[in-house]
Amino acid sequence: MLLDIDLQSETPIYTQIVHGIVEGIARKQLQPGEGLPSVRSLAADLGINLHTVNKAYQLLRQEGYVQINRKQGVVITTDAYPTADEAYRSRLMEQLRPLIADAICRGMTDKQFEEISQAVFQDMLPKEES
Amino acid sequence: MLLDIDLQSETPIYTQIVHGIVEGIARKQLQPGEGLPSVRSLAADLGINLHTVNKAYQLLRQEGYVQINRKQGVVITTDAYPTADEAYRSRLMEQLRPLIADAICRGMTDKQFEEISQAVFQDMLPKEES
Amino acid sequence: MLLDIDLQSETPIYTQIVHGIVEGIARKQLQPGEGLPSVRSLAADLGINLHTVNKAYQLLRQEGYVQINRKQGVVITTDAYPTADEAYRSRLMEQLRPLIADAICRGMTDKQFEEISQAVFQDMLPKEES
Amino acid sequence: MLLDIDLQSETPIYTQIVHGIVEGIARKQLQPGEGLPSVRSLAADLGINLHTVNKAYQLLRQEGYVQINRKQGVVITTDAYPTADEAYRSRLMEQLRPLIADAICRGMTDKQFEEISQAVFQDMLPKEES
DNA sequence: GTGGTCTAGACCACT
DNA sequence: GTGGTCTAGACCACA
Repeated sequence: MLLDIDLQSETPIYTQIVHGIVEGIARKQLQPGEGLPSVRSLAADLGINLHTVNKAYQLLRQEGYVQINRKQGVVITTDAYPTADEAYRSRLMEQLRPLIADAICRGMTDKQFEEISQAVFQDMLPKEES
Repeated sequence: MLLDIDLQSETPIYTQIVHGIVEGIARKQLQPGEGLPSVRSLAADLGINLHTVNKAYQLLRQEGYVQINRKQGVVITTDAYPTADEAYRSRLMEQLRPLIADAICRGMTDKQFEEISQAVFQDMLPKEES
Repeated sequence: MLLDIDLQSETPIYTQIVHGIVEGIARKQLQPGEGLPSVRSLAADLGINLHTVNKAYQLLRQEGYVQINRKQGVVITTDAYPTADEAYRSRLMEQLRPLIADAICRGMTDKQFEEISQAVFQDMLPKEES
Repeated sequence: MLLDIDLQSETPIYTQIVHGIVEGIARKQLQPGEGLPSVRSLAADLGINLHTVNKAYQLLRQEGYVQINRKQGVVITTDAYPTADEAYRSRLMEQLRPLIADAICRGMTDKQFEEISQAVFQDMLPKEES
């Protein structure tokens, strides 16, 4: 589990954990059915509070990324996986809007913005082969 | 000044103001050199406290979007406008990363993500001509 | 924490706090990694409002002197410390210019000005050993 | 009169005027006995308010740099010129302290600080010959 | 308990 | 009238 937490960052630690795990799933480093470390062990690894890890796991569960069983602990969802439904798309657009407005003000074209997006996509996808 | 503020939103009010003004600049509805309402009047218009507006203006000043001078109050920056330099690009990539990771997990391809971005771009740019 | 604040001074209180802490760092009385009192406790100590302290801390953060994280509160920066880069030097020259112009008008030579500077330097540096 | 006023600056305009005139005296571009432009004309030249210029002149008078007569208007002081007395020196030290504390934190030595001061001195003094 | 956000109201410096 | 500063007190997110 390669989660690098930045305590200086203004993004809450639990959000950083969520991002890290979602990114791990995107990179296929975390496979459906795979178990995540227990709340206790992850908290110990990262040197942070139990509650913080727990909150991150609860959020991942709410979004459908993990399932939490008493026996197996926290496991990457195998079925009922999050989808790109309409609600998600409009939410994504809301999140993109301020970023794109900023980009436009700085003189970026849609092509240049696409290049940036592509770069991030490329950085994510081919990691599977490594 | 068409700023629609959602007092219930979890995004801070001052952030919503910043986003709204940046978006106004992107849409060319706010031109360089144009003055913004005073902290007091905008606060009264929005029904919020003047300190909240002031914080938004200070943030816009730090990012280079507006200049605050003693004569005219707050004005959209004319020179030394924010640029798409390397620091900005890496910051943008950091902001895009969790969004794109999420999109990948939901089975979106880069093409589909581009479509969404394009839609937001289109929503921004041509407003000037309308 | 030996900050002596003059509430009557025309220099804002938060500026006095910033100066005092920077001076404490210069004197090595405050070491990198060391924690500063919380906004609330320092405000109570100084008999001022917590917002005033907060503003001072935010300024110190912007200048790179302290880091604010959610665990330990406010801490003197350990890495990425402020440097004497070109931007700083030109800013310093701008600040010195009116002081030196005034000094010249009063008949001071560069040597005499150096003596004053040296005196201030001496007052700062050797405090560590005492 | 080459006063360049920066409306964006956080230093008050009247302070900028004071600094500019004191600097002019230091550079010997303004000689004792020489008259300054009237409040009205300077205000018109700079495109600022009468009160602002007046406040600057009053400050210069208080500090002993100019004399104000009804007939001659504002004139650079010929006698009773400001001196580098003890009060001035301690005031100067107070002004230098935060600058030097900052410089020390950024790793500057007293020698390097002297170089900067020298540069400013040199920039002031030899202008007379041009 | 920490800092972050917001409110309400006040005084002052500047123009 | 403008923004800058400061106060007092409140609620919330975070850890």
